[in-house]
Amino acid sequence: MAVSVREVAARAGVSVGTVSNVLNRPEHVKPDTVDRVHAAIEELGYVPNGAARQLRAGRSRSLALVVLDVGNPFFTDVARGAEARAAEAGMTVFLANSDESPEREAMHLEIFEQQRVGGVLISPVEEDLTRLEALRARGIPAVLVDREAGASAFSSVSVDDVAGGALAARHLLDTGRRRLAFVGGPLRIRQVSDRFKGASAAVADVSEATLQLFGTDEMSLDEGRRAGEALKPLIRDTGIDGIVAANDLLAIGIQRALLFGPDPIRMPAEVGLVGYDDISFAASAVVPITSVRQPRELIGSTAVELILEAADGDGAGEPRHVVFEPSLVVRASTVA
Amino acid sequence: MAVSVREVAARAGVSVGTVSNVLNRPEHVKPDTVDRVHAAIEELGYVPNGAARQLRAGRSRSLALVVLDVGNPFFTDVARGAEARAAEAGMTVFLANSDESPEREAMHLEIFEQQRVGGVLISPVEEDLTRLEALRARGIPAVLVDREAGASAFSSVSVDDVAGGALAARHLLDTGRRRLAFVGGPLRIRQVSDRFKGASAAVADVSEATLQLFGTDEMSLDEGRRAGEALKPLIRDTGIDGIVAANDLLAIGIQRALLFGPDPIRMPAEVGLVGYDDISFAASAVVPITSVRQPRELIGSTAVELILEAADGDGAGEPRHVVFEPSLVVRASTVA
DNA sequence: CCCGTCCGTTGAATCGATTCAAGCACATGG
DNA sequence: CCATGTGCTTGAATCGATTCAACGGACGGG
Repeated sequence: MAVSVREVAARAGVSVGTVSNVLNRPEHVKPDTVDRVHAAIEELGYVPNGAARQLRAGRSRSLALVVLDVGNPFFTDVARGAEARAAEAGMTVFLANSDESPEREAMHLEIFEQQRVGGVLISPVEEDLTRLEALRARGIPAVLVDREAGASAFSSVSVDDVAGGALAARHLLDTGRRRLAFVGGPLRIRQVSDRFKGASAAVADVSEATLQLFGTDEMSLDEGRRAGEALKPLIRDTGIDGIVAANDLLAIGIQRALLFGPDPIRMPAEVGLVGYDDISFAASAVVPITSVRQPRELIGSTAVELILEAADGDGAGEPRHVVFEPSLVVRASTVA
Repeated sequence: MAVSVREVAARAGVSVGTVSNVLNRPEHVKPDTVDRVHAAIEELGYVPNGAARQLRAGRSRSLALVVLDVGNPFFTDVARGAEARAAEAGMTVFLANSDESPEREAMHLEIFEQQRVGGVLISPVEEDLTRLEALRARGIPAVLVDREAGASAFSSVSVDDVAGGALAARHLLDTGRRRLAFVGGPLRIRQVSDRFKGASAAVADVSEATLQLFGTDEMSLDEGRRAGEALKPLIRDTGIDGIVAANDLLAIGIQRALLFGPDPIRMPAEVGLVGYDDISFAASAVVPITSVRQPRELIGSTAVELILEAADGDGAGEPRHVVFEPSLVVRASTVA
């Protein structure tokens, strides 16, 4: 059960130091010694103990990615991108889910701090970053994902959510709609408030256009359906003709509520719908949904890139802020 | 940067052993000593080093969950259930994605072995379990998730996929269909072959009923669409009137291919469609999809339960096999 | 007043890999 | 033949938390 360097060393007839060198700097060791050690490793089924290695190194070869919602395909794609880039650098990514709860987020950060991970990629639940600053003080760099961190000293990778919100609203306005609704929440989530801000700005540019906010507790299919039910009478009564949803899950839920049940609403004839994230389900929806696309995997890989920089620079280097531009994918939910 | 038990001990005017006791067995320490130590911890911002703790303990307080596809909501729900149960036991779950690739699976297992995780919950890509047996030999228990392991010495949590496949096919037969198609693959994935087996058995019970297999390379929306395109002419030409999809992603893709484009097919009038997993998107599909439901979160929490048992029993205890029964959720894709 | 308990506390030993100053053997040059 | 390298290898020290045999002091019983 306990196969350690010591056993391997004994078996190969060398010292523990040599075994370690074979593992980490084989070029400093005579070739046939290397072979003998490898043979011993093979025979004993030796697997290095990561904990010991890490204890000595003071830092682990793994990164943590804390996302707001693993159920959201957007984040799993970001994770995919991060994993791929990390693998190139010989590191692994642990995925954790905060479920938009500050407590769960704190719990995960606590554990990662104990594990002394090499870095934390996080899409924070709240504005407050003191927790992350404490981490950095302890030598663990962090990079904010999907959230710009202008003022703070953290690097960040984000997509311009204000531009994205504007893109969505402008498209509805361009296709002749004037009474818009924005569905999303809670507003304390930066992405939501930014998208709303962008949509507001776009609406403000067009005279007679209005934008009404419908808050939600979370961004899920169910909440979308609930919002859709609430919107249904308003579309006929108050003439709402365009809806911007803060993400695609909401949009899909909204669509379902509008198109089914008694007295269905025609889309895009009576109302146009724009989602956000362009998850694959958006293209396969009842009426395929126009959506704002973000370069998901690129976000993940870039985040890893930045954290590697931050780790190399001993935390000294200037923080970098990478901002990607969103794009609009037009589908049948807004144009015939 | 280096705040260790030693500093805390010095600050509080006690020995390192006492600090450790305060952390792990506070009831053995005099209350006001506990307070002094806590104060020192607070002042110094001490966070225990997980690597050191783990090195000593020989095992970490974390579990690994290796799934076939993080993009599939089925698995994220299983993960949620596992996380919740693990949290109760004071453990964390690291989520890893094998993407149905044996190489990626092996890579993850390798890393988890090095990390000496407390246990591995895995939905294996292939039948071959020698890799897991090597893990167990090293003292790391494993539990198979979503896969029965009758003969082997591993505990498992699964859903009776044969019964599920039969449930799906029988429902189509009960609603009058006779020429069925099964879409899914690759067949080396046990879930797929079991579901197919169940469907075959159900079909064999009814005279004149037939079942045709359509293999896929993976279980994704895109592969579903491809299969749907291939099925389209066959429905009109050879009279296929019922489709069993090996999971909901495939089903959604199939549906999309059938309902759109030139010459759409009416559902459920011309063809009935049954999916598998009952992910939330299935209920929100163009025509809501009848699907075989599995108790997803329960699967995750039960798996953690079993691994805790296995870990306690020093690997000695008998392996347990928990098999849940699937149920059918009937929607508009099969009945008017 | 002495002895045995019990409670709280101590600190050296331990886990396993890495590091690095020191050592060894052999070769090369003067 | 000695001095100086050069190329490999050695093994004790180290990382930080936990464990456990041992210890000191207080207390009660005899």
